[in-house]
Amino acid sequence: MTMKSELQVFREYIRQRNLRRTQEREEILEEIFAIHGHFDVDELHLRLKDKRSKVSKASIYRALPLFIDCGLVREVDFNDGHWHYEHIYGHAHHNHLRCLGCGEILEFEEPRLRLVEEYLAREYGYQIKGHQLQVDGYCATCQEAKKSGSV
Amino acid sequence: MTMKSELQVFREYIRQRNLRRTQEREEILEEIFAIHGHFDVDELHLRLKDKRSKVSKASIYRALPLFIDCGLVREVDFNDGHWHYEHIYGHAHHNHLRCLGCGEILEFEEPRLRLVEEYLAREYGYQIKGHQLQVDGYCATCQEAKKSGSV
DNA sequence: GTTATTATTGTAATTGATTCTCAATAACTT
DNA sequence: AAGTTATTGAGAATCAATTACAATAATAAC
Repeated sequence: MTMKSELQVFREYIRQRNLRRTQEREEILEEIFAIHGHFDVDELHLRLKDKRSKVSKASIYRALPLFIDCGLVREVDFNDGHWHYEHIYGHAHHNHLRCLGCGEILEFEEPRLRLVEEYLAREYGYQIKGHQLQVDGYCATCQEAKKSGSV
Repeated sequence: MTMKSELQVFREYIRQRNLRRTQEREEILEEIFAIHGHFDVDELHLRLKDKRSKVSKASIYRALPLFIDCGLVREVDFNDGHWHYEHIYGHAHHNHLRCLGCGEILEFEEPRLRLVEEYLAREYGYQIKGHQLQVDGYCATCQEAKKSGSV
C-alpha cells in the first residue's frame, strides 16, 4: 500500500472543512514540497515568482496554517526574528542542532524523546501532540575560530 | 561556599566587557528576578512602572540580550507572536509542556536530555551550549472538553 | 575634585514580519 | 446558468522590536 501524496492529503483536508480547492494553494504546496530543507515566507515567495506564479505573500501567509493544521508542514524556530518552515509529510520526525557561530543546521533523530513524551503523558495526564527540540552549540570549525581569537 | 548573586554575576560581566553599570540595567535585572515565572517585555515594563521606575521599553529591549549573554535569563518561545523570557540563574534547567487548549504551561526536568547533548557532542563534534524542548498537547481538562464536543 | 570621553538613556521615528480590509474574482451549490 | 460565499491580490494597518539622535550620566584621565 503506497502513501497518499501530500496533494491528496491536502485535498481531503480541504473537502472535510468545506474549504475551496484553489490553484494558488496547490501551487504553494507543490513548491513547498519541491524545496529541500527549510524555508521562510520570503524565499518561498521568490521561488514562486521565479516560476511565474503570481501568488501573493498574503496567500502564502494564509495557506501555511492550513498545511500545518493537516500535518504537512511544521514551523521551525531559528530564533532570528521570523518563522521558518519545513515540509514534514513523509519524513521521520527530527530535531535541529544549530551552530551559534555559522548558523549551520544539522538534523538528527532522537528516539529517547518518545520516552519523554510517554513519561509526560503518564505523569501529567496529557495527550501529547508533538515536540520541538532545538539544541545550540558550536561546530568544530567555529570552536577553532574562537580559540584562535578571531572572535 | 555560597552562590554569587545575579547582580554580582551581571556586574562582573559588565566590567569584563567595559560596559557601564547603570541604575536602569540593575533595576530591570532586579525586577526580573522578583518575577516568579515567565514574563514578556510589556509585563516587565508595567511592573517597573508600578514601582515608579522610569526605565523605557527601549532600555529593556537593550538590556535583555546582555542578561541572556551572561546566562541569567533565557528566551522562551510560546509561539504567540512575541518573545517571553524567564530568569534561569540558580534554577535547574527545565523544559515546557504546554496545553494547546487552555495555554497552561507546566515545567519539567528531563535528565535524558543530558544524554542527548552528550550524544550530539560526540557524534557531530559540537560544543553544546544548551537546548530548548517544548512539548505540546492537551491537558486532561481540555481532553474532556473536546470529547463533549464543546470545541 | 574637575574635565574629557563615550556608553547609555528616553523619545520618537523606523523597520519588518505578519495580519487585515476590501473590492474583485472564482469555486462550489442548486 | 445563476446564486452564494470563500479566496484572492493589493495595499493599509498592526505590533514587536530596532534605531537615530540629542541629552545625560558613568568611567577615565588629569
